[in-house]
Amino acid sequence: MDISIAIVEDNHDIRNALEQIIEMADGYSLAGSYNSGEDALIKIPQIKPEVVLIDINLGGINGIEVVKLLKKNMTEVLFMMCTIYEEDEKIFEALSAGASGYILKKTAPDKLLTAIKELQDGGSPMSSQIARKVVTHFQNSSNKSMVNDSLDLLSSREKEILEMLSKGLLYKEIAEKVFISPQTVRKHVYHIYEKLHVSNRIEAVNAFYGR
Amino acid sequence: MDISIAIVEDNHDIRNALEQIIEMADGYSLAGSYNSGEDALIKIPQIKPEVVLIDINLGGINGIEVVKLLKKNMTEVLFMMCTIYEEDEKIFEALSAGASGYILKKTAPDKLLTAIKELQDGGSPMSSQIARKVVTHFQNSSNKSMVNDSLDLLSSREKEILEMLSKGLLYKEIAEKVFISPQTVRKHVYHIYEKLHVSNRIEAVNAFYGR
DNA sequence: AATGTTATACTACATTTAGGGTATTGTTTT
DNA sequence: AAAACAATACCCTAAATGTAGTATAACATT
Repeated sequence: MDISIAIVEDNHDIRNALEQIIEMADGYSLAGSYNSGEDALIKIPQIKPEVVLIDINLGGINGIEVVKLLKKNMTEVLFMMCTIYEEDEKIFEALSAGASGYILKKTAPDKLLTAIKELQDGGSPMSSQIARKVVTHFQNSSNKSMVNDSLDLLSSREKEILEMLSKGLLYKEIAEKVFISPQTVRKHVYHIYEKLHVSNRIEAVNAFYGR
Repeated sequence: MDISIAIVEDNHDIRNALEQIIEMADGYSLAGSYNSGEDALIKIPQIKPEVVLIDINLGGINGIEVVKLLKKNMTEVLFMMCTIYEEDEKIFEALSAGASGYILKKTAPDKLLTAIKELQDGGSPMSSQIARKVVTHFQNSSNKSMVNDSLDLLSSREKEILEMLSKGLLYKEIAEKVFISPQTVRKHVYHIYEKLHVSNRIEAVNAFYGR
């Protein structure tokens, strides 16, 4: 079966060009083409395409908003942002809105088709430049929540218990989970507080999350 | 100038193959080649290559550890993980360790060279399949820290108190801060729990932080 | 004018915690 | 072998918390 594709693009020439590319290609079929986000919001839920190729800067409501709204009720539909921008902000906004691919408008026709195929095959086509931005963002945010030295002071049992504490479990619930007495849990918690220099659960949990 | 490359790979055949590819290619030069992470840790700081092509599963210390250790003191060096695995865990570990690219060993020679070039040009070469995993991870973690609708249910006073709760303040400390009785604080907290459908501070604070 | 919501504050009771003490067992480290 | 640490578990006490009912004044909505 062909991959059914919808286009959302306000520029007449570009929209026509995209339509042509898809209609002429083997294995791809054009399910719909809209010149505004408003139009897309109404029509796409009806035609249920597999892939939506959508511009970020549309006249009225922007493409990212459209993705956000549509993705909420159509989790299966894959969205590929198609834009002239390569700005960090837009990329992250689009991805968190639910887009899976992010390509530039200057992308050659054959690459565009390949990208759509990859999208459908479970990939996230994007240029390596864009990927780097995502990776950098990923590295920064994973470093933020990184190792807290004082946590190393805790024994592995203590860390285990702190983790359960951080989920809101009571002493006795923890006791049941790890098959020890609540008394022992309390003793462990007592030691955790000493080591972290805190005096209640919340402070301990905040330390655990590195805050 | 050629791009100087170091290889860290314990399998003799694969290492030889990689060496050949790089030595034969125009614009790339082999700066070093090691069959263990331990070796790499000592030699790479001396030869300072621009790009390090490194396997994840080495005999002794694993490739991710090597990247973590080297990246600490050599932030400019670009690391490309080269592996047979496409597992989520390894990808995220490698990226947070400081790798910028992630390619599979089965990658064709010309693609490998292109990937190295892209890496040096500020890209993060990876297959679109791998990119999807990063994107999905990104989406999940950005959704986690997203606005929690249920917080809107709280009155501004309640939110104020929840925020103080989340810092580990006791009822009476909160009471002093906002000049109300501890009893009232408790009542507010009671309502907060009702609205957020939780039954203790930790759970409420987790809801507050959107966890 | 009636209703609903919020902020305030009291009461009462049961449960959960925090801070300490002691002790046994096993495992590292010296 | 001795000392230090980790994990286990008991004791006690006091403080803090969670649950719930009641009440009043202020304000907004209907």
